Amino acid sequence: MTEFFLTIWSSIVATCLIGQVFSGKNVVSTEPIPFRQTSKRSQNQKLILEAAEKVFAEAGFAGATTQLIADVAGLPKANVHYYFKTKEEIYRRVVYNIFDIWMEAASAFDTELGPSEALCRYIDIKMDLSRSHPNGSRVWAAEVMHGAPIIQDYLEGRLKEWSTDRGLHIERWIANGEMDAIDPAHLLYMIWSTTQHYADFGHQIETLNGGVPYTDEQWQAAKLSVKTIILKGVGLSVV
Amino acid sequence: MTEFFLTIWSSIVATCLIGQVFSGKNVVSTEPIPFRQTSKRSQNQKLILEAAEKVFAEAGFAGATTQLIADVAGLPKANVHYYFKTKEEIYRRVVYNIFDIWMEAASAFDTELGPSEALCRYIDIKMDLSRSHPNGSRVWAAEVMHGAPIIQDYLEGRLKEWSTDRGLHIERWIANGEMDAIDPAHLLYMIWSTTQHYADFGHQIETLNGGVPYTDEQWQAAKLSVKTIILKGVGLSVV
DNA sequence: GTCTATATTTCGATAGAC
DNA sequence: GTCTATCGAAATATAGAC
Repeated sequence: MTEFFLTIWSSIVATCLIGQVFSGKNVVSTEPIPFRQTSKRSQNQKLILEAAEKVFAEAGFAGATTQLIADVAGLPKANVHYYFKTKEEIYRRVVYNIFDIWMEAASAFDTELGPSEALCRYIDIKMDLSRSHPNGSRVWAAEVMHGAPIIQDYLEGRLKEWSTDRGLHIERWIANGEMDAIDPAHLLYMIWSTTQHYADFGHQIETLNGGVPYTDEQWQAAKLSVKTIILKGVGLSVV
Repeated sequence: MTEFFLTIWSSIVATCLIGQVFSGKNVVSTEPIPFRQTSKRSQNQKLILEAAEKVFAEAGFAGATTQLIADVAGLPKANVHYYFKTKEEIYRRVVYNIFDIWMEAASAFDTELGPSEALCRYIDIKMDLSRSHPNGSRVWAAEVMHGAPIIQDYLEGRLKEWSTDRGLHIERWIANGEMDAIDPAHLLYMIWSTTQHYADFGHQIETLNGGVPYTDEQWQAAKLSVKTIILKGVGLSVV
């Protein structure tokens, strides 16, 4: 199976080798230039983190080698260890990045809007993230499946608070007769699982789609199907 | 993180050490006893495969060591290699086992029954499997997320045929006015993702449940919630 | 069939020249 | 800040005694 992965990666490496740019001018090399150095530092760190997200998603934490991350990033392996002391440090950064993106999307579940619009917007954003950040979703899924060794605190903290808060609003909607009486937790789980499925199981969906990725139209249809079924399922309708 | 996993495993190993039984009587050791030997062989193989499913689910393919599988199975590492030539061979067997179980459950989607009963039974069985075989579900999820290096043929073959067949029946129900007009593929994806979420993300659900696993009553409530929302969502009702 | 000892490979991480 | 060479640890797999 190792050979299989290497076959896959060689093409990714080739792809990544294209985007390299030269931003430095000719300057006296002995003179320290703090801003440019910081810029290059954050630039390389970003390269490494983007590569790492892809490699962790495809190979898992243990299967991801620093050599592979370096190849995908287009840097020598030693440079990766120059910017990040350990592989675990890279992994932590990747996982935290995804969590931040998701929590920002979670704020789109705006309970001021009323149930139909709040749920529609949240599902739309979650589906958009599954398309734009599929590898982030996969890394998150693997992290949770392995017992959340890194983000357990986040689960018990911010995620639990957010879920409790949104659950209370849903129960208020139910009490007001605005939607069906269902357990808010299971509604949230259904939204999370269904939307993230299009990222985590994207390979299976692509296979059942004849081996080709979804077109823009198919993504629109998927979003509408998900919203239609879930909203009608709780006594609402798509807005 | 390696240390984290080892901490987890030591408790599992201890648990597994309990169930050992002695089935052999005192017999002449030089005499070959085909049936008993075959029995012991398949017995140990079963021990290893059960341990491997757990280890692969928690640590991933690369993170799962044969030493750990041996410890969880309660056997010396060399014995594991005596029964299975390579780690990949163990992994293949684990993945195939899960696929067989799932395909058997898939036959519960009996289109002779009519839409409501067929969907209800299928969702019920998928939820039961998420509870009884959570680690199998996780191994499958990881396999697909990593590009299905082992079961790509199965995806393109039996799974695609099954999905196409059931999709045609759903479209017939729609044409007969028995349920809402929705894309069958997205309905199937919703059923798969939602039911498997209770296995794959079981750790997250447990955390949001106050750190304790679901009780029997909570599982029943979860099954009912999933069935209620999905069936109403496509114009049906739980039977 | 079981189990100890080990061969071989691979990977994470670092030293040190430039 | 970059990169070659390499150390040390860990893992797969096997050899060979029992």
